[in-house]
Amino acid sequence: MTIDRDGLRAPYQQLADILRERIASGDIPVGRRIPSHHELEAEFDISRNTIKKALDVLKGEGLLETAPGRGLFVKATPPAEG
Amino acid sequence: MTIDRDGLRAPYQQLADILRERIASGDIPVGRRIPSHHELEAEFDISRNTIKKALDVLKGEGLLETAPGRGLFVKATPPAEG
DNA sequence: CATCATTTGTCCGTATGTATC
DNA sequence: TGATACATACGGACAAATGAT
Repeated sequence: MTIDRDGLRAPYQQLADILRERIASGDIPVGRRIPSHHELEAEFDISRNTIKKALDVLKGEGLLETAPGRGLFVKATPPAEG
Repeated sequence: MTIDRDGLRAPYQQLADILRERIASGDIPVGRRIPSHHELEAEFDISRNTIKKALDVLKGEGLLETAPGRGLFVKATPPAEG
Protein backbone atom coordinates (compact mmCIF):
# COMPACT_ATOMS: atom_id res chain seq x y z
CA MET A 1 0.00 0.00 0.00
CA THR A 2 1.13 3.47 -0.81
CA ILE A 3 -0.19 6.98 -0.32
CA ASP A 4 -1.54 8.62 -3.44
CA ARG A 5 -0.64 12.28 -3.18
CA ASP A 6 -2.70 13.11 -6.23
CA GLY A 7 -5.70 11.20 -5.00
CA LEU A 8 -9.00 12.77 -4.04
CA ARG A 9 -8.70 11.48 -0.47
CA ALA A 10 -6.27 13.31 1.81
CA PRO A 11 -3.00 11.48 2.69
CA TYR A 12 -3.76 11.31 6.40
CA GLN A 13 -7.14 9.79 5.58
CA GLN A 14 -5.54 7.25 3.27
CA LEU A 15 -3.06 6.25 5.95
CA ALA A 16 -5.85 5.97 8.49
CA ASP A 17 -7.70 3.71 6.06
CA ILE A 18 -4.66 1.50 5.52
CA LEU A 19 -3.92 1.09 9.21
CA ARG A 20 -7.59 0.55 10.00
CA GLU A 21 -7.61 -2.23 7.46
CA ARG A 22 -4.45 -3.78 8.89
CA ILE A 23 -6.03 -3.82 12.30
CA ALA A 24 -9.34 -5.17 11.05
CA SER A 25 -7.61 -7.92 9.08
CA GLY A 26 -5.51 -8.91 12.05
CA ASP A 27 -2.30 -7.95 10.29
CA ILE A 28 -1.64 -5.91 13.40
CA PRO A 29 -3.19 -7.98 16.18
CA VAL A 30 -4.76 -6.68 19.36
CA GLY A 31 -2.24 -5.64 21.96
CA ARG A 32 0.41 -5.24 19.32
CA ARG A 33 2.33 -2.01 18.92
CA ILE A 34 1.71 0.14 15.86
CA PRO A 35 4.81 0.99 13.82
CA SER A 36 6.39 4.17 15.14
CA HIS A 37 5.99 7.54 13.52
CA HIS A 38 9.49 7.14 12.19
CA GLU A 39 8.72 3.74 10.73
CA LEU A 40 5.53 4.94 9.08
CA GLU A 41 7.31 8.00 7.81
CA ALA A 42 9.86 5.77 6.10
CA GLU A 43 7.26 3.35 4.78
CA PHE A 44 4.79 5.83 3.33
CA ASP A 45 7.05 8.80 2.74
CA ILE A 46 4.79 11.34 4.38
CA SER A 47 5.58 13.79 7.16
CA ARG A 48 5.37 12.93 10.82
CA ASN A 49 2.68 15.49 11.35
CA THR A 50 0.46 13.86 8.76
CA ILE A 51 1.15 10.44 10.28
CA LYS A 52 0.30 11.74 13.70
CA LYS A 53 -2.95 13.07 12.33
CA ALA A 54 -3.86 9.69 10.84
CA LEU A 55 -3.04 7.97 14.13
CA ASP A 56 -5.13 10.58 15.89
CA VAL A 57 -8.11 9.57 13.79
CA LEU A 58 -7.75 5.94 14.81
CA LYS A 59 -7.37 6.91 18.44
CA GLY A 60 -10.55 8.90 18.11
CA GLU A 61 -12.23 5.78 16.78
CA GLY A 62 -11.04 3.84 19.81
CA LEU A 63 -8.84 1.52 17.78
CA LEU A 64 -5.57 2.64 19.32
CA GLU A 65 -4.31 3.40 22.79
CA THR A 66 -1.33 5.48 23.84
CA ALA A 67 1.44 4.11 26.04
CA PRO A 68 3.50 7.14 27.04
CA GLY A 69 7.11 6.78 25.97
CA ARG A 70 6.45 3.38 24.44
CA GLY A 71 4.13 3.79 21.50
CA LEU A 72 0.63 3.21 20.27
CA PHE A 73 -1.07 -0.13 20.78
CA VAL A 74 -4.09 -1.78 19.24
CA LYS A 75 -6.85 -1.58 21.75
CA ALA A 76 -8.46 -4.75 22.99
CA THR A 77 -11.88 -3.14 23.10
CA PRO A 78 -13.43 -3.10 19.65
CA PRO A 79 -15.91 -0.31 18.85
CA ALA A 80 -18.78 -2.73 19.18
CA GLU A 81 -21.88 -1.72 17.28
CA GLY A 82 -25.26 -1.33 18.86
CA MET B 1 -1.42 31.84 -24.67
CA THR B 2 -2.02 35.04 -22.75
CA ILE B 3 -4.92 36.84 -21.13
CA ASP B 4 -6.18 39.96 -22.90
CA ARG B 5 -7.27 42.39 -20.24
CA ASP B 6 -8.74 44.77 -22.79
CA GLY B 7 -10.69 42.07 -24.54
CA LEU B 8 -14.46 41.83 -24.61
CA ARG B 9 -14.31 38.46 -22.96
CA ALA B 10 -13.56 38.53 -19.20
CA PRO B 11 -10.15 37.30 -18.01
CA TYR B 12 -11.63 34.38 -16.11
CA GLN B 13 -13.51 33.33 -19.24
CA GLN B 14 -10.38 33.51 -21.32
CA LEU B 15 -8.49 31.39 -18.82
CA ALA B 16 -11.35 28.91 -18.71
CA ASP B 17 -11.18 28.66 -22.49
CA ILE B 18 -7.45 28.02 -22.41
CA LEU B 19 -7.67 25.32 -19.74
CA ARG B 20 -10.67 23.73 -21.40
CA GLU B 21 -8.64 23.43 -24.56
CA ARG B 22 -5.69 21.92 -22.69
CA ILE B 23 -7.95 19.30 -21.18
CA ALA B 24 -9.70 18.56 -24.47
CA SER B 25 -6.38 18.21 -26.26
CA GLY B 26 -5.04 15.89 -23.62
CA ASP B 27 -2.34 18.32 -22.62
CA ILE B 28 -3.69 17.82 -19.11
CA PRO B 29 -4.73 14.16 -19.03
CA VAL B 30 -7.61 12.65 -17.08
CA GLY B 31 -6.88 12.13 -13.42
CA ARG B 32 -4.10 14.65 -13.52
CA ARG B 33 -3.96 17.61 -11.18
CA ILE B 34 -4.51 21.06 -12.61
CA PRO B 35 -1.60 23.51 -12.20
CA SER B 36 -1.78 25.32 -8.88
CA HIS B 37 -3.19 28.79 -8.42
CA HIS B 38 0.31 30.03 -7.91
CA GLU B 39 1.50 28.44 -11.13
CA LEU B 40 -1.39 29.84 -13.12
CA GLU B 41 -0.94 33.19 -11.47
CA ALA B 42 2.68 33.28 -12.59
CA GLU B 43 1.85 32.04 -16.06
CA PHE B 44 -1.06 34.36 -16.86
CA ASP B 45 -0.40 37.21 -14.43
CA ILE B 46 -3.91 37.37 -13.00
CA SER B 47 -5.11 37.14 -9.41
CA ARG B 48 -5.81 33.88 -7.60
CA ASN B 49 -9.45 34.72 -7.29
CA THR B 50 -9.82 35.17 -11.01
CA ILE B 51 -8.03 31.89 -11.51
CA LYS B 52 -10.36 30.26 -9.02
CA LYS B 53 -13.32 31.65 -10.92
CA ALA B 54 -12.07 30.17 -14.18
CA LEU B 55 -11.53 26.84 -12.47
CA ASP B 56 -15.02 27.11 -11.06
CA VAL B 57 -16.43 27.38 -14.55
CA LEU B 58 -14.73 24.17 -15.55
CA LYS B 59 -15.96 22.47 -12.41
CA GLY B 60 -19.47 23.59 -13.34
CA GLU B 61 -18.98 21.96 -16.69
CA GLY B 62 -18.01 18.73 -15.01
CA LEU B 63 -14.47 18.80 -16.33
CA LEU B 64 -12.84 19.12 -12.95
CA GLU B 65 -13.24 17.54 -9.56
CA THR B 66 -12.39 19.09 -6.19
CA ALA B 67 -10.09 17.52 -3.62
CA PRO B 68 -10.60 19.55 -0.44
CA GLY B 69 -7.39 21.28 0.53
CA ARG B 70 -5.47 19.38 -2.15
CA GLY B 71 -6.34 20.57 -5.59
CA LEU B 72 -8.43 20.20 -8.68
CA PHE B 73 -8.32 17.10 -10.84
CA VAL B 74 -9.43 16.35 -14.36
CA LYS B 75 -12.54 14.27 -14.15
CA ALA B 76 -12.75 10.91 -15.88
CA THR B 77 -16.35 11.39 -16.86
CA PRO B 78 -16.79 13.31 -20.13
CA PRO B 79 -19.73 15.75 -20.02
CA ALA B 80 -20.72 15.52 -23.68
CA GLU B 81 -20.92 11.90 -24.74
CA GLY B 82 -22.75 9.22 -22.84
C1' DC C 1 21.06 8.02 39.82
C1' DA C 2 22.92 9.64 35.15
C1' DT C 3 23.06 9.15 30.21
C1' DC C 4 21.58 7.88 25.67
C1' DA C 5 18.19 6.26 22.34
C1' DT C 6 13.41 5.73 21.22
C1' DT C 7 8.67 7.29 20.94
C1' DT C 8 4.72 10.21 21.45
C1' DG C 9 2.75 15.02 22.17
C1' DT C 10 2.71 19.88 21.29
C1' DC C 11 3.79 24.13 19.04
C1' DC C 12 5.56 27.21 15.37
C1' DG C 13 6.39 28.66 10.69
C1' DT C 14 5.67 28.00 5.82
C1' DA C 15 3.39 26.56 1.52
C1' DT C 16 -0.57 25.41 -0.96
C1' DG C 17 -5.54 24.98 -2.06
C1' DT C 18 -10.52 25.92 -1.25
C1' DA C 19 -14.39 28.75 0.36
C1' DT C 20 -16.49 33.02 1.79
C1' DC C 21 -17.22 38.02 1.99
C1' DT D 1 -11.11 41.65 -8.39
C1' DG D 2 -9.29 41.71 -3.94
C1' DA D 3 -8.89 40.42 0.98
C1' DT D 4 -9.58 37.14 4.36
C1' DA D 5 -10.56 32.69 6.71
C1' DC D 6 -10.15 27.80 6.91
C1' DA D 7 -8.15 23.04 5.72
C1' DT D 8 -4.29 20.24 4.53
C1' DA D 9 0.72 19.05 4.34
C1' DC D 10 5.64 19.51 5.41
C1' DG D 11 9.69 20.51 8.34
C1' DG D 12 11.83 21.67 12.51
C1' DA D 13 12.25 22.14 17.52
C1' DC D 14 11.27 21.09 22.21
C1' DA D 15 9.08 18.49 26.22
C1' DA D 16 7.65 14.19 28.65
C1' DA D 17 7.88 9.23 29.35
C1' DT D 18 10.04 4.81 28.78
C1' DG D 19 13.83 1.36 28.27
C1' DA D 20 18.54 0.00 28.08
C1' DT D 21 23.21 0.75 29.61
